[in-house]
Amino acid sequence: MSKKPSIPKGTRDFGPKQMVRRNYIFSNIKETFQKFGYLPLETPTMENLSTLTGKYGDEGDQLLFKVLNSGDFLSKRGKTLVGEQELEKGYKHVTPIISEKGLRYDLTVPFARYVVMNRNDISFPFKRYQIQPVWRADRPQRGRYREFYQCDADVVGTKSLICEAEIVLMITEVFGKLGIEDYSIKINNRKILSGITEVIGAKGHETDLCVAIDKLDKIGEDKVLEELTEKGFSDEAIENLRPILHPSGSSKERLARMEEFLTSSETGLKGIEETRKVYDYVAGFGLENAKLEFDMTLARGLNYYTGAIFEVKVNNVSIGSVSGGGRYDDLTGVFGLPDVPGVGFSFGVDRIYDVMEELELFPEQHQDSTKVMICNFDEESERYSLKVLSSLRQANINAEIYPDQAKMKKQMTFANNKEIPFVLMVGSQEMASGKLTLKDMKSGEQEGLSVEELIEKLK
RNA sequence: GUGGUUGUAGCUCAGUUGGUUAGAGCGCCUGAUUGUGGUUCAGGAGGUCGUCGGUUCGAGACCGAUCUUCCACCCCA
Repeated sequence: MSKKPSIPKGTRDFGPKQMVRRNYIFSNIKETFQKFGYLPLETPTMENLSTLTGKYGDEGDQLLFKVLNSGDFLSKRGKTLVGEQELEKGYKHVTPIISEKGLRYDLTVPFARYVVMNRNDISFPFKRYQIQPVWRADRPQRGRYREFYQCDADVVGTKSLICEAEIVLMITEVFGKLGIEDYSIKINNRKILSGITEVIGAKGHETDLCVAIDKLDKIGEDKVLEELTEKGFSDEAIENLRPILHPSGSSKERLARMEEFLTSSETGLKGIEETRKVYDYVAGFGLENAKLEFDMTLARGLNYYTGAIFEVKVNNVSIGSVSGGGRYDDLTGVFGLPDVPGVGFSFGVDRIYDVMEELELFPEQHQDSTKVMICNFDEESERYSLKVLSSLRQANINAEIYPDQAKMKKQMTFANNKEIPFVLMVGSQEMASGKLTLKDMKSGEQEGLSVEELIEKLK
């Protein structure tokens, strides 16, 4: 026997049952995006490595899947593919020689690339959504795959905070439709985070602060402060930080307290103002009960964010965030088009799927599958049945015939396993009378119907 | 990337200090029922024990490597 086939680490097949459920999530998200004026876009699976590298930080670059150059790349460089000097410099210097392309790591950077390449044809503000898989050479875990889908919606060419508010609305709508109730949309602002570093006298160390603060609820205050000391924060700075480490009260109260703390930082106050405005807009849309929480400990890794940042977590489910995003002032700058501000966010469908499965939120759905199966007795009945089958399909009824003249038992078992609700029997009696026998597989009841009656019943 | 964990029938799992022919439940196939599934009864098929190598008279069990799974960290959707 040949070797058992397998698929690469961190990838998955999606069977028909899973696909029905995934499509259910996809279509809800698409519908919502389109309702808010976003239009679809697709970009290639592969991008040039020059497009991808340097956009996600060192960690991100490590996680890029690279595509080996095709053809006889050996001959292009003469007999020596890689010189000894290059080898000594390490793999980072060797990879560009044998690989020029990589699999996309997210949808935002390819989008920025698209905007720059098509700047003359795009009328701004430009809203697009994009639902495609992305790849990361991460170590897989629950809710963490090497190939997974992102559903991004971004708008570029406007600084309006209405966009931020609309993101909150879209998240609320999608989760509402999917039946996820216990979740929170956390919002923070990069400007607030840099304000904090200014106030405590550690300007320029935003990233370290973010990473440490992010773990507050996980490892506790002491360990966080310890980590900050390790990263070179002064005792004074840490002492200054202490008062704001324990957020309590409503988002409004937290914002007020943070405003007080940030009085000496212009940037910080700007962040507060922006966050307030997002709240105002959300309220302006009439959404009173948005699950929006201001959380100054929220810090997202991607370093292109400059304004609001979002993250959505489902409560009481041990899975990471299911959605996230933020504002970036200059994502297209690296591609030579400065001053195009934008906001975007993304749904992690694979995680939403896992969450919904755990919470048993998928509705029973069979409308995609066959509604009626015709039993195949013999050649005469088969010929007769094909006409019936065509009539059913013309009436938009999902129908199929069992393709082989197998035993009844086998055909019934097949229908049962496929959860086909009705089975139609066309034998000699039926052909003689014109009344076909329809069996309801759930109740087991049977009745004789003409083709017209049949269509009427199954419609 | 660091540390740990897992792998036995299609699925969920047993398998004693290393010892003859590796088991169960569910599923699958056949028949009781030659035009009736989901219930019942009777019978049957299916395993190079993840892969490769080693120790041993003898390995599913011990050792090494590798792949895979899951977990913690890192990071993230």
